[in-house]
Amino acid sequence: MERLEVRELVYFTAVAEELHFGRAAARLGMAQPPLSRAIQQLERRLGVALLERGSRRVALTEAGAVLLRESRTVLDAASAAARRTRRAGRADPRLVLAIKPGGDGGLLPAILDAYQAEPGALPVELMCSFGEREVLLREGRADAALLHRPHHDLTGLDTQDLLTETQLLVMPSSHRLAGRTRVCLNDLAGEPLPRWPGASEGGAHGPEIHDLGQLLHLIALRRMVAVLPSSIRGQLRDDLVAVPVDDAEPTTLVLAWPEHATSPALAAFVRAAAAVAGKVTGHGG
Amino acid sequence: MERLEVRELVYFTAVAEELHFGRAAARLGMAQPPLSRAIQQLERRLGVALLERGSRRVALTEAGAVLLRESRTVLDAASAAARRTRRAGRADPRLVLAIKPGGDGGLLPAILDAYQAEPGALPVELMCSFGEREVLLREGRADAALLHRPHHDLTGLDTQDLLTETQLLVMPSSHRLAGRTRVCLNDLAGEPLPRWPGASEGGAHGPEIHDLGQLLHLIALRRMVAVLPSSIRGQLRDDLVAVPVDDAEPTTLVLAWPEHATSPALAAFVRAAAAVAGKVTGHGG
DNA sequence: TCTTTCCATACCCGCACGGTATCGCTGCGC
DNA sequence: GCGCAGCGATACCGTGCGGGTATGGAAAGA
Repeated sequence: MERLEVRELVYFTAVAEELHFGRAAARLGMAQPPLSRAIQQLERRLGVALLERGSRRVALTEAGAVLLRESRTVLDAASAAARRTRRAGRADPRLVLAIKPGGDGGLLPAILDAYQAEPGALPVELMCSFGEREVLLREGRADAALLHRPHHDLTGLDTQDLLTETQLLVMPSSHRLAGRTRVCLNDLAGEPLPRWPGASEGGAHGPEIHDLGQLLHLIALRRMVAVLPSSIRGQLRDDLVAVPVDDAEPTTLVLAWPEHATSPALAAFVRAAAAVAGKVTGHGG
Repeated sequence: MERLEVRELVYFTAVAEELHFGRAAARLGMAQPPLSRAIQQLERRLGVALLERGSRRVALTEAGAVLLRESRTVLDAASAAARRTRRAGRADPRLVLAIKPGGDGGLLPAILDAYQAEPGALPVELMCSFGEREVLLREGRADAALLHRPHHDLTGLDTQDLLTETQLLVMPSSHRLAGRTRVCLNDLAGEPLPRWPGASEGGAHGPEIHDLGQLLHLIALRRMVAVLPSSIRGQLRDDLVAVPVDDAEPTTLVLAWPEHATSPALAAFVRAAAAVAGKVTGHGG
């Protein structure tokens, strides 16, 4: 079985994305002819046509589309491998936890304390990032992340549930719904909702949200409202009110890490987090 | 950022598994010196020591252990990519479904019929394999597989639940428990249980099971008993009896496929299977 | 038909990969 | 304690392949 090389996958990905050999070659910092040859050779070795070379346009074949998707996972895995190996070899081992400021449900201090009490606990480095935390995990930049189910895509990650919360509508006190004791999703028709980085949903406009303070500020300025987990209550400004959204799916705070991770430090952290979560929800350690 | 090449990962994996440069080189069909150099170069580029060269022994460093695990996922992804691409490019497109004979809960005929009624349905090729079906999926040899939760490790796979069943203890009619109307797991202490391929649990002895007929035969011969999903009832021989195991976790038959799969043929198959499963369990389509 | 565009082909070069020979260290046996 | 054997590292060399430049050739637009 002929071996598939990373270099070939990088080349193919460039061409498949650009659908143009010249531009792809430029992007790769090389000349066009060797790129053409590399792709031909790849096709020969796979015994499959990957591209349809029309006179004036290049298109992906069915097999090419498959390889493009597969290539991305291979390349992601490869760079994650490099990063994780490098981090494992660092002289100062640390556990990198990706969090969203304000998105920890108030559990984080207790979890960190519990973890530091574990034998062999490493220093924990917090990586604050409002969006893209799952990407940090998949890229091997972080060891674990606090995410929300079902908001985040958790495929390929192992998880530990920490806290399930109902959701609140957060709005300025002058908002038309501010007097209600409860709302439902239908009440929100036409309301401007925040645009989260990474999620390119239609219907949401305005600036991307990168920071909780920014979001609350924009809400106070009546530029938008937001549906947030109820643990947000402790961080609200005076000029904002929050009421339960009856039919919003409950959101679960989960600790997530790359599947197959074996580091004992991570295992200890998961144990600590599970213990803290168990106490909060009353199930005991 | 220096790029990590597949060839280097293959080399490193060989050395890390053999813990011996000479044997690794032999396994790779090459001489030892270039292998040594390649590993050194890999370490230099990563800036990390991967192996501890003792005078007489080679050992993995912490980072080396990480890279070994990561390498395996990268190499698996790469060969799966090649296989999936090749299969997508075949002139005769088919959908390959990995099944275990007798492990379909009786749903398979209906699912196949329902699928063939879908527009654009492909011929379905059944790949019978008693164990290792999940590996077939991960290796890209099959498009989908019928698996059992929680028996199989489903991380990295997307799934559709089909059928949840209680489990039965299957034994010869002369067995000491054959008269019982129900048993619990404690009753099975000391009973010889089948050794499934792939699962190397302690406590189970005797030949590996590769085939349902073989298993039932061995049970009839009083060589072992087995805990199986209740849909097995229809396939029992006269000389075997089955009684419910009260505290055995229910087992769910799931249709599983590689995450990120986008093939419309697979999507149609999942739809068909879900519809059939919905009818059986009474939830409607 | 002439031009432009863009991929393929032809040809050349340098390097890095792989091979052989050998060194150097270390642990073991006599 | 000396020699030997095992094993990884180093030295050196040849060649195949990855990449570059120049050019061909087909097709679409003017």
